Amino acid sequence: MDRPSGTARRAPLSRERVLRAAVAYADGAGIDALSMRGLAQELGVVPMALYKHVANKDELLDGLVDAVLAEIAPPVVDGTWKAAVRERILSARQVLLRHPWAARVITSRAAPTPGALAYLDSVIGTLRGGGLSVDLAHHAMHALGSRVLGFTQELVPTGVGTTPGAETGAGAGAGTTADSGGEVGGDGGGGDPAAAGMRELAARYPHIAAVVADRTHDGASVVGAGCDDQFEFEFALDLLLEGIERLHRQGWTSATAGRA
Amino acid sequence: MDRPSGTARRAPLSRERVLRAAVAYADGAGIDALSMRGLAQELGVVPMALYKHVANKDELLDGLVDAVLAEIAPPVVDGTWKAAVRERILSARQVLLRHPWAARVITSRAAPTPGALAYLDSVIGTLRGGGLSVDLAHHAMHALGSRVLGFTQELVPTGVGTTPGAETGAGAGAGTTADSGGEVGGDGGGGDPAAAGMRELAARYPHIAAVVADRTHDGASVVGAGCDDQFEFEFALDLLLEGIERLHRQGWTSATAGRA
DNA sequence: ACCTGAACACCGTTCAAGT
DNA sequence: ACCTGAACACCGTTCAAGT
Repeated sequence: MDRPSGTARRAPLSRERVLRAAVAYADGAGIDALSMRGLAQELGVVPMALYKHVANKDELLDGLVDAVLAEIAPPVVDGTWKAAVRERILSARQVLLRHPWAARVITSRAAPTPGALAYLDSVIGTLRGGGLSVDLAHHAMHALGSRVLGFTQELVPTGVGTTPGAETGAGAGAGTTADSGGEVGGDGGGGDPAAAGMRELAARYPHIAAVVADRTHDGASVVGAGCDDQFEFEFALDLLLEGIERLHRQGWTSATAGRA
Repeated sequence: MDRPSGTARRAPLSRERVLRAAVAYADGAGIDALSMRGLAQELGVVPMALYKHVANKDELLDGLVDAVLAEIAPPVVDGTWKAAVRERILSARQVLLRHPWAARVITSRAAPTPGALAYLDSVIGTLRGGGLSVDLAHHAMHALGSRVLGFTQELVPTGVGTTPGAETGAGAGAGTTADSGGEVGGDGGGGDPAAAGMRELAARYPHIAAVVADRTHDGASVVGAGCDDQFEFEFALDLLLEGIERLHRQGWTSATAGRA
């Protein structure tokens, strides 16, 4: 009768239970499918019951943000500031990979949540602990931007931030514009449709095609799927961290920068 | 009677007219207020009439994206690749400042639009024209990420990407969490509320407070409002561009990098 | 005092009925 | 063949009526 863990069907609703259910719901069905009514049904409760624990949907989303941010590993204390920040940010990225909807929810918030501020404060603390000036730490945080939260900020949507149902959208959509007058390959059944798409891509976007062709040499097969997200993330992160480290060594200040 | 320009009330609907009206609508009322029904009313037309020119709302949003991207200035042809890319990206940023809703709409698209691909292709072309390898150009685009489209990717929402109604949200929201047990300043009418908020900020987020305090020395007055967005954008952009240039000079390839 | 059903003012989109 | 009103299946949230 009494099962302390698991999904107790009639446990009294609490803000934490509401948030936990909402995270699970978003993980499973996507953030667009998360509605107050649907969440209430999932909890076996009338919609209005939720409003006892969250003021409205915006506050629910704020709660989701902080629930996700709480999963980011605490900072490591030994080693350089650079290694510590690097590791923390890579941890944040893992959290975002677990909750693909989180990036969009975080960016949709009008004001930063308490959890976001706490995380931000902690990262600045690591920079300061490494000897960076307040000035440089400030601009470093701006430069890292949402990357500090694990955001990839892809130019084309692949990986974090992509909606679940759009796996092959980039490849197929590339050559399929509404105004394409004369078809190249046709759909009669002749050649490989992927090869035909590749030909149209090359005609329309030669430089993108060159990149894709270069990538397909080593391993990848499908258009746009050849990018190693983890490598790209670390590439950009290291570009920024090394630039910041260089400025730090040079005793950079915003006053001496090319600010005019 | 016949006024060729301006808002002709009974001009035959066209896809372009629909998109122009939608951009104006979003500019004026915000993207959240843009609905098919509302847009139809704005155009003096029954909702279903729109579906003759856009398949559905998603296609309307795709159209908005390309309409905005078309405003980005064409690339300059003389000078270094670095200067050309820098200028182009700063132009993209100006476009996004004109249409604060655009960043969120662009990131919400499941697949890249034709206009996004064309812009992407063009920027890669500039990098290649400057002598960068396909390999480096590829990773450079990833590193620049959506910044290439003018995205600021702020950690805390100020400027581009912020919804119109949240001007002072960051400052006021910082010290106002739901679980704040004992109030520091109270609201009886005693001290400066800004100073009280600052005191609570300092207690809760000391490193953020230090940054804010450092900023308020030169000019700024309100919490969080002291950041020069343009400076921060160029700071991050130059950090990346200079890092990429350094790799280019060193003959960097992803094979020789610390890829394991 | 607490909880909740019905209602309000919206959505995007389908579909059948009008011309 | 074209256009469009009504309808469908949803939303978040208010509010008054129930216990």
